[in-house]
Amino acid sequence: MDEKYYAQKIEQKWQKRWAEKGIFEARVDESKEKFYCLEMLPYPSGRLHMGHVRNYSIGDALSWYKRLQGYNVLHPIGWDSFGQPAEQAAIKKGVNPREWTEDNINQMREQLQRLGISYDWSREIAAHRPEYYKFDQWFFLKMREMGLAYKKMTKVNWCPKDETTLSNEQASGGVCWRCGSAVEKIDLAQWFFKITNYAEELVEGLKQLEGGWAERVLTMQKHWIGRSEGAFVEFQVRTGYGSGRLNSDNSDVRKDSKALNSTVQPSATADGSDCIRVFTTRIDTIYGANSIVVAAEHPVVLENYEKFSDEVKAKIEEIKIEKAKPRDYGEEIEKDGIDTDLKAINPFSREELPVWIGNYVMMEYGTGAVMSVPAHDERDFEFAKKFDLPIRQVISEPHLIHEHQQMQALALEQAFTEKGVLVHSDFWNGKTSDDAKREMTEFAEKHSFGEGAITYRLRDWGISRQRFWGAPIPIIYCETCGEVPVPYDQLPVELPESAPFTGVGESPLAKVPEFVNTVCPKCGGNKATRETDTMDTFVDSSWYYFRYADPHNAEMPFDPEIVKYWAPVDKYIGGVDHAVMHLLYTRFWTKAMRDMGLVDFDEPVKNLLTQGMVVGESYYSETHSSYIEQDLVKIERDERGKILSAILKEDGTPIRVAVEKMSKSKYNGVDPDDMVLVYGADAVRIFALFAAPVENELVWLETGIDGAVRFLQRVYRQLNNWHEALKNSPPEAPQDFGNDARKLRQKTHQTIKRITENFETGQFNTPVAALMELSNALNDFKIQPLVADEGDLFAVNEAVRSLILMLTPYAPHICEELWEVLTGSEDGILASNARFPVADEEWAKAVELEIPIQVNGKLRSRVVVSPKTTNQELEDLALADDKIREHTDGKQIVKIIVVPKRLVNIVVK
RNA sequence: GCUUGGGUGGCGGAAUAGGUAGACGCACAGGACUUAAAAUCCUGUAUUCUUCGGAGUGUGCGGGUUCGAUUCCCGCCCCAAGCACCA
Repeated sequence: MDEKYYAQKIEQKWQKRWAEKGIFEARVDESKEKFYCLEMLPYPSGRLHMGHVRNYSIGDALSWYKRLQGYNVLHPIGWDSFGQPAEQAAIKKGVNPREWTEDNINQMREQLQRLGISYDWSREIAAHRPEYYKFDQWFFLKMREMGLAYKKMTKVNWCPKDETTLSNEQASGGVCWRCGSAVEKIDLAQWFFKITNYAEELVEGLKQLEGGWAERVLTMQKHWIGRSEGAFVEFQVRTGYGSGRLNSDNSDVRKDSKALNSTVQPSATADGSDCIRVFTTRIDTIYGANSIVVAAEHPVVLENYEKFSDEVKAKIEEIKIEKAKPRDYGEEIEKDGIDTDLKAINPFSREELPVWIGNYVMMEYGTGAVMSVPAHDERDFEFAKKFDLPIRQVISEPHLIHEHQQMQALALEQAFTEKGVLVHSDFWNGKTSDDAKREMTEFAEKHSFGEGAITYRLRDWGISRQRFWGAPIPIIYCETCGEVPVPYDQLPVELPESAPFTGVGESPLAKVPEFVNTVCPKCGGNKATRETDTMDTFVDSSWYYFRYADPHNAEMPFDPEIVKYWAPVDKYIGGVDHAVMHLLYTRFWTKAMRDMGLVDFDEPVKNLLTQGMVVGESYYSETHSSYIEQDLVKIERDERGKILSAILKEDGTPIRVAVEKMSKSKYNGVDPDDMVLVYGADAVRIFALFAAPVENELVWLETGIDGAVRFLQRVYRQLNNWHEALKNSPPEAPQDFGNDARKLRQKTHQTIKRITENFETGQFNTPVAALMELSNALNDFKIQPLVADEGDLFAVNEAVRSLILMLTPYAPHICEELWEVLTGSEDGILASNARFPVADEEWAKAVELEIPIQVNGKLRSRVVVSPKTTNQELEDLALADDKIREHTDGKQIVKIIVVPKRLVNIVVK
């Protein structure tokens, strides 16, 4: 054993040994319980950053912990290697995206290995390799067969900077998830996956994730899916103008089972006149409707456009122009609109209502038309106030019913949006909102002018991307046969070696004739061209962790039998920024795979740990310079407009960078490689976990890491001090222990207990603190090795062994080394079948308790007693205490509260 | 505006079936060892007053429940993240 702790030497030695023995390679073993520990796979940008280090340190600590408990652990890693940066590098620097990607992977793999993360490298995958994306295409074909993939021409989100389309999830908030540019809407033919088929299930499934997933992720998904229960109601349009289908059918609406019996395409009512269909969650307020408000793009507007007055036409155009403008996040838009002069009939009251166009009605949600009930909806209220439309209250608070029945109208200060009791609603008066909703919906169904329905905010997932660096969509367009899927035996459709990267215009693949021109697999004709769009990279990451279970399968994405053993994922660790995108897609994918018969469960991830972001005081790396410009997402400026800091979103894992420091051309600050070089991987990893709870933001201060280094050095010294003497430690516990040994054993078992509990509750910072305490206790053990008796040696040996094993998940290299020193075995901890220590409850029990004594709730004294002391004895001790008597003498004792083993409180007057 | 988290020393953070607030670490100060420095070890460190025994005040703010509240309840303020006219 070296005198001093040389991190580099030890770390290299054990990394080599682990690799040679393949110690972390996982195999199916039905006799053992499995644990699948997964971290979100990185984009191969070229360099690891501290966010990665934190992510993988968490996963590795858990993997080691579970291994030491005897679990069969699967802990894989791979590369999310399709995507924009490779293509940007190609455009800007003319490099080959494939080579660029492979180089980056090699660099980052080395970095991960230097960190000593215990991955099963034999299962490494990379999305850009044909053996992987073959199965993206395989899945695409399956989805298409199942009716889950379809192509349609629609308005799609377009990022003008990245020159590609985006899914709704990727364009959330009106900005591109990668570059932050304002998203435009353009018309384009796109392939979609029908995620909306699973909308209900995706909401329902959230329930079984409760407890295992962070609350905020669940609510974010819930909001995104946006389930809302209500009814469709048709309002006949009295027009005098021409006719046509006026209702919109663009709402990706699935009707509930009850509604399926009613008219599915109710474009025309019984008497043949046209109608406007609205969606409402408050059919009980329908007697309060003062108008129908439709979106400017609504079919009824298009149908009647020519007949509108110039004023109406002008307003329609104005609203459309205003809507197309990119909006700031917090911006409030003033209500605007105009009366079209069309009239609609309220099917309940038979009242004639004006049809308005309103800028606050969105074509994308519901039917693009609403019934405006100003008394009971804030937006309608605002609209009615602005245009001085009538406001009629039809829902009353139960205690105000009488007043409402007496008076025609109570002036409302604001919309009353709560449920209540119906008034001024004819025959429905006096019913509660809930009853009225149900009964009025039934009434509408019976009379064929409406039906109960559930709508969702969730839209289908647009997966076409006009990029080169992605998996080609396996479709051929034949002049005679039309759209033809590539047969399974012709997969993969390989990407060509390269393509003209101009960064503008259509997909680069369209400019590669060898790729585009092909033979129709159906008729054999040569007038066939390939689809030139590639798939969204979120397709790759939707199923990658199933591939890890069976990574070399050439026939199937994976063997269902093997996945059955490993899946679902027991712990998934990653950034919260994927709460909606990736985590929603992968849940959808799992349900689709279940329907393909590939898996037999609904939810892929049992437990999700969302880690906080790593924040650096100063961060700059030469290698990042080429990305900084395109990857800055959020910028903070001071009053003078000077940039203070920015968030770099390199591969979805955001990291804050200080721009002032970045202007210096030299490296300055936190780079994992340099940290590892200076402090060692173990110290870096310990600090990453110890410095803050994993879900918090972590401010990376270099000074803090000294504590981690000092701790490891001290443990090393302690073993150096004791290991010779410990060779004489008795194998079985002796009968007698001295006072010091007794104390040390107690601390050891208390620590084991505490750490085991901490791991179960997902804490990573407090176990390190507990280990530091144990090491401190060992330091306080004043008996020197040469004079230690059997009991002392046993106690120290027990403490040291436990300390090493419990520290292994955090700092595996040094622990392997110390284990070798202690046991003489070169096999390593796992190979020697060592197990995480188990606490002896007897020893963990406190031998003496310090009981605080309060007078009127204020701490006045303490007594040290044995745990067996009775309440009466405690009370007597407290009353006899000198310091207590100072506060109680001459006063009347009202009562005495004794909390067993906790405290005594004397109440005096 | 809505939703979800969160506000504890100079700093990162401990501690909630209500029971000694500030574990552990950083930083800082003093001491030991040393010719010296580094390393290491020891001591101190919420705050105010103090006769050095202690006493008062303290977990964003204001109330409440309780013998006792960082923890529970009511009403605010502030910060972060997500969503945003979702009918």
